[in-house]
Amino acid sequence: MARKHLFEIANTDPAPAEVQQPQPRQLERPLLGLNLTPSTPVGAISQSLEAINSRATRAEEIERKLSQGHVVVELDPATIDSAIVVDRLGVDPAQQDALVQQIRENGQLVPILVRPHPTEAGRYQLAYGHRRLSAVRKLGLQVKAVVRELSDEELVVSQGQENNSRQDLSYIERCYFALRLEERGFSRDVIMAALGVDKAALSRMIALVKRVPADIIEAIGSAPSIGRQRWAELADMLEDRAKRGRVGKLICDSEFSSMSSDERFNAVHKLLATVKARAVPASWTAPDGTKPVSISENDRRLVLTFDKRVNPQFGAFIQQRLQALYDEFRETGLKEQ
DNA sequence: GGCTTGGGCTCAAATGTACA
DNA sequence: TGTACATTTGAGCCCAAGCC
Repeated sequence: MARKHLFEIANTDPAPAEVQQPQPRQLERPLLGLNLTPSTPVGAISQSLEAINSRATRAEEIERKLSQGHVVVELDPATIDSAIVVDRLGVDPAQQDALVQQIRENGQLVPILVRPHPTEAGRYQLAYGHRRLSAVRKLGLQVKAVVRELSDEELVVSQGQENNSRQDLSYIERCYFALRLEERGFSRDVIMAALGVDKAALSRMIALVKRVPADIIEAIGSAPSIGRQRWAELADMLEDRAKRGRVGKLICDSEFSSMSSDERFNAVHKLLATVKARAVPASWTAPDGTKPVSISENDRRLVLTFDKRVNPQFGAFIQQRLQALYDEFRETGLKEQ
């Protein structure tokens, strides 16, 4: 888990408060900062050498930790490019505003993870923490980051595992992320590791997201409360081209875009479904005005509920007469179908 | 062999319902 | 109103069969 890594960093380096200002890919090793000033007294030379050795050792240690991602550094957000594979279907503006407010009040408590850009010196690529990066950008601050040398595979696995650890990607976002990783040529093993799913689940996720038109997914958004089953139902219903057309009209509606993502999903689902409304219990009103029986019905059963508070004996009375009632029913000719 | 698909089982969390 | 229980929902895991 990527977040675990951060805690590991804290454990291995209990005082990472030393926030550095690194030059990315420091080939010239400026952290050494060796300023050799000649001095004549032997004692002074000795002290200087000790100081130099100490600083050099310390600088090497910092560089080592930096390359291993063991030090939190501050970076200019403008030098950080987005992740190589986008994993989200948009961000809830309210949540993002809350994060901006939180960082404004408390500072950025959790660093993001980046790697040195593989082709552009002085730039970085984001592994995870894009919401924090976006918030810090909005506030015009430097972003606290952990810099690590990561392969493409390590980058997407870190990205996926960070999302898994927080469980903040919805099911459809995970499907979309899986598809994008596959389109970029990552192996199934890497995608499985990134998402923390087995091959069967991954296969289903990719198959599902391919069945739902991208414009509909993007119009609905992340739908955080909607899982595999309901997206699968939606995909089934969207097999009908005519229904797709109806959805197309719906998602262009201004009222639709004002809904939450879950509500948008439900609106589309409701439009497509052969609505089987939940049975609303009805009451039978006796001539004396009381309601001793409530009736609920669906396509499988009809249920009569006798309210003992209204009439304690009526239910037992009907129960005793079931045989007679059934016989009478048979005689009417309305036999079971 | 790698991948897909379907089905069954299990578990956890959320939600609904009945009851004291 | 709080609690216990039942139901629903979402998801993971495993297995088997079929496809390419």
